[in-house]
Amino acid sequence: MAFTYEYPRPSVTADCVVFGIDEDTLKVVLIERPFDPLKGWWALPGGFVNPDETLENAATRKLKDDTGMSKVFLEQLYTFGDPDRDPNDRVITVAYYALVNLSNHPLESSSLNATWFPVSKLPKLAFDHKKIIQAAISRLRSKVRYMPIGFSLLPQKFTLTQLQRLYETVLERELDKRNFRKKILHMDILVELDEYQKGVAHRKARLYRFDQKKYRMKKEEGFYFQI
Amino acid sequence: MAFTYEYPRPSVTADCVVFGIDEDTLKVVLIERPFDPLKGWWALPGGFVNPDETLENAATRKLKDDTGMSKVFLEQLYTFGDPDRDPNDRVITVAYYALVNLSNHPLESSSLNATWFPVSKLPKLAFDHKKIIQAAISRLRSKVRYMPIGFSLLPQKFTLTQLQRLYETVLERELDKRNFRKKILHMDILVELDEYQKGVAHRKARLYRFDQKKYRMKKEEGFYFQI
DNA sequence: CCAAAAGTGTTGAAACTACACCCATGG
DNA sequence: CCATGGGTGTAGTTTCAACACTTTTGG
Repeated sequence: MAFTYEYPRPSVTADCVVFGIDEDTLKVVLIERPFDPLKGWWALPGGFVNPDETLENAATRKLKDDTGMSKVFLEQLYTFGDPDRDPNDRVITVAYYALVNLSNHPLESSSLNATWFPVSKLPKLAFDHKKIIQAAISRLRSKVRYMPIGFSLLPQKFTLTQLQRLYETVLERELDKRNFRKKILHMDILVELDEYQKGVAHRKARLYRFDQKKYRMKKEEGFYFQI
Repeated sequence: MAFTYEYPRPSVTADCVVFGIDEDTLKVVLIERPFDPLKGWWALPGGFVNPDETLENAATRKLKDDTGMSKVFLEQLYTFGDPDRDPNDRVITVAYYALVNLSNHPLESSSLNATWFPVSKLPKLAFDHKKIIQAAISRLRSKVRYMPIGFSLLPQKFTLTQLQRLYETVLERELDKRNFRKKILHMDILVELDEYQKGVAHRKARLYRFDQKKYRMKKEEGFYFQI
């Protein structure tokens, strides 16, 4: 490079809060830290940003390395940089949150111990990672209501009940079945498939998928998603 | 410190997008860069984060130094870190946006040339600052609709017409006077003062102020602000 | 035939949109 | 007395919440 700025430099990391839904429970992925400091503590997947990669790239790369997941919904959350958040050194972390369909993304714990934890039963966490997860939950709760991002937590083909449960889980309140169905179907952003639920001991529910293209078109025309 | 991490470190800066409204026009503060690189170009107020200060602190401090403003609404916007956003070096910037009542916060250009620019008539900007401003505008537009932050752009005591103009300016669409008044007054978060507009050549409008305390109480009870 | 979840309509209340005229003031 | 913006109400439409029974299927 031509020159570098003369100023003390912090370390910069990218961390990921990965959300999944498992049996109507909201969960996040944590790993057991393989290195000091705080070796053996539970922490968010993440690590240092390389000099030549974007922040989002660093997040994606660490997610892949630490958990084996790729091609997931990922969005920047917030940047945490309090001077004492890591007692060893000045570390600024750019936090991302990801939404995955938990059953399609089994954890490949290469060598790291990566595990899904219910957000209501988190272990003791390294650094300010608890605070980061709280911020991610709060963001998820508000964003899921006015952007159609919840679908990333489901399989491509899903039933309306699965979709309703998802919102109930994330928003932590019950929704009326008939009103929910009326509302979501009336938006006209789901495709009704000629396929049905399998392997259940009761009437099979119809499957739907989210129509990304249609949603974008409607959005262009001023449509606002809202649960 | 006990130890430092062995990893290449980027520079980290905090930049501010300061919004104000002047004669029904949305404006931002820009400064003429006093140093190389890009000396003389227009850019956002901001600068390097000190080793012992929070990110928000850095933003507040630079805002004060560069423009003389203090005690303003300030919130983290987004972190911009593409490897080539500054061609000289790897610089990650944590961007903040601020809302100020422009007439109460005259620019004190200590030595820097700080100036208000309408967002629709920005000059050529340094680095990716144009992109940062666009992101800030987009955030302001959506946030102003569901959080009562717009009041920060007005004097403490304001008329309902001023408030309406503010929303019209930020949202870039006209609102119906009667419906707007009904809606905002029905929220019951404004205090009707026994004071009136001064120095106008027509009927004087009543002044109101935003009741922060009442808003917080109502929010606790499940109230959602919405324009 | 039983258990379990799927699927489906209506009604009253609340909120939203569109819309036009009189009032108070200063010059 | 006139120009300027301040201030106000209603009616039709749409959206929202509350609520219960029948259908399908597998075991």
